[in-house]
Amino acid sequence: MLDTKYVRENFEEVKRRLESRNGDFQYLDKYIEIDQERRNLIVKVEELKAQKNNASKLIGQFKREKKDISLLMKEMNLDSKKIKSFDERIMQIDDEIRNILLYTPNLPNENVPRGTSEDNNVEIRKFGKPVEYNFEPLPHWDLAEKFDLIDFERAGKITGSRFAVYKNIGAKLERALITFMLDIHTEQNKYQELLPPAIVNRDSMLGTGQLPKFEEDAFKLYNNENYFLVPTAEVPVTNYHRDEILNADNLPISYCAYSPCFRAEAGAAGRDTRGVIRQHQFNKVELVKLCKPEDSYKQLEILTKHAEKILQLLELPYRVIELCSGDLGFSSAKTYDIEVWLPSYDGYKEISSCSNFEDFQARRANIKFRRDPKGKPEFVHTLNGSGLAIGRTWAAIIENYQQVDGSIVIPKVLRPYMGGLEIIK
RNA sequence: GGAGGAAUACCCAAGCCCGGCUGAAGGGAUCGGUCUUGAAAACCGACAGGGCGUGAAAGCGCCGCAAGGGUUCGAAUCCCUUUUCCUCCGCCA
Repeated sequence: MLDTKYVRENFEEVKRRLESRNGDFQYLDKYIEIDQERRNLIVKVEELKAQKNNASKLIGQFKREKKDISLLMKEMNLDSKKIKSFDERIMQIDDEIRNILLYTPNLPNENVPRGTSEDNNVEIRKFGKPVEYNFEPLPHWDLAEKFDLIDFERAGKITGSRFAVYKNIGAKLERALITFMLDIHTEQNKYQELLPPAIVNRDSMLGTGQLPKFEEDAFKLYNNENYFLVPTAEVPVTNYHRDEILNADNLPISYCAYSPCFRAEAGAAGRDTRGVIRQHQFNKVELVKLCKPEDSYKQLEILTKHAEKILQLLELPYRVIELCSGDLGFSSAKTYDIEVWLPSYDGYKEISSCSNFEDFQARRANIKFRRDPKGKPEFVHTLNGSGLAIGRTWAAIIENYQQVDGSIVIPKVLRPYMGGLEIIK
């Protein structure tokens, strides 16, 4: 959520920055109007309330002194009615303002490249080189079938499309990746591990920005409208500190968390239909940070490096791109996407998205910190990034590690997690 | 799921039946001070936070006793709804 005061006082700048996202933000003109009306009303109603409070006190005093109170009573009756009607209008405006603000995305950072689509994203750096094959490499879904690693067909039977049953070494590899990533993040990168619920309530979804605008992307529980399947561990983990005031000495706070992720993929019909790239349910290890405002851009670099580290250890080629203003997510002020090389796509595919939300989520979720014991609480900045998406990592390994003889080599760092297995053949 | 009980400031806790001098007693913790070579103890003092509005600022005002409504001139106190926690029963991995 944007800062009401900031929007009011920097209206043209706010509009300009929002418009760099390619949306239509004319509706904000209305916001300015009712915001002014609201403040006018507040001045009036508070004056009346102050009068009423004084009179009520007087009535109490008069009663004790056995004086006549009938005149005072009459006046107060009138005032109460006025107060009520003012209050009702104020509440109505509050709702409208809240609604407007909840549907308005974050301001892109001023340094983010401007652009209208992903074509304007900027490549920042590259690691490794895509393998040159002297044979036709198989896509991971064919390899999965060949070695009986995943059963898509039966997954379709027991659930539906875009679900998978991992089997045998395939299941073990998925499990190994989760543990491997968590171990690196907790042991080397000093993240604190959380294992959160896979179901969250509406307030949590609102806090991180999935709601109210993107309700159709989420899986809602049928028998409890207040419950949603988590689209990412970002939601439970960031909301872990909702409505809290943190101690500045503890910042930055860094969490890593594994969770299954559930996405309706409402607008993705026909895209990535084969393999595990786009599933309704997938596994992910997520990194989340809460920090002081002045640290957040430094922390974004650190967090992105932590995610990259996993790919480096797995020796998978990847690149880092910076999203342009038009491609930014709703809540983000700046985002780096990490893309892994996938032979089956003959290109790079997103495997992690690392974002700085500045105080946008903190404002929605009401997460603050106190600089010093007597100071005013301030909003923290929140960040997160995948570290990494497990299914896509799985696919990248299967594809990138296939050999001329048709076998698949297990990356060295994973072998301890695979019971020493070196090769799938 | 059924039956009871509870929710007050950082923590404990009084007030609620009988609405008004409670913008919330008392204690603990914390902070400052006196005393002390230093510390402890004792004593003295401070201690509601947060949001909103207004103002150049100091300040002033509004809202706060789980949350949301209602009754009333006036609600921590009365009424309704919701949430959370506890105890017992049932069911269950």
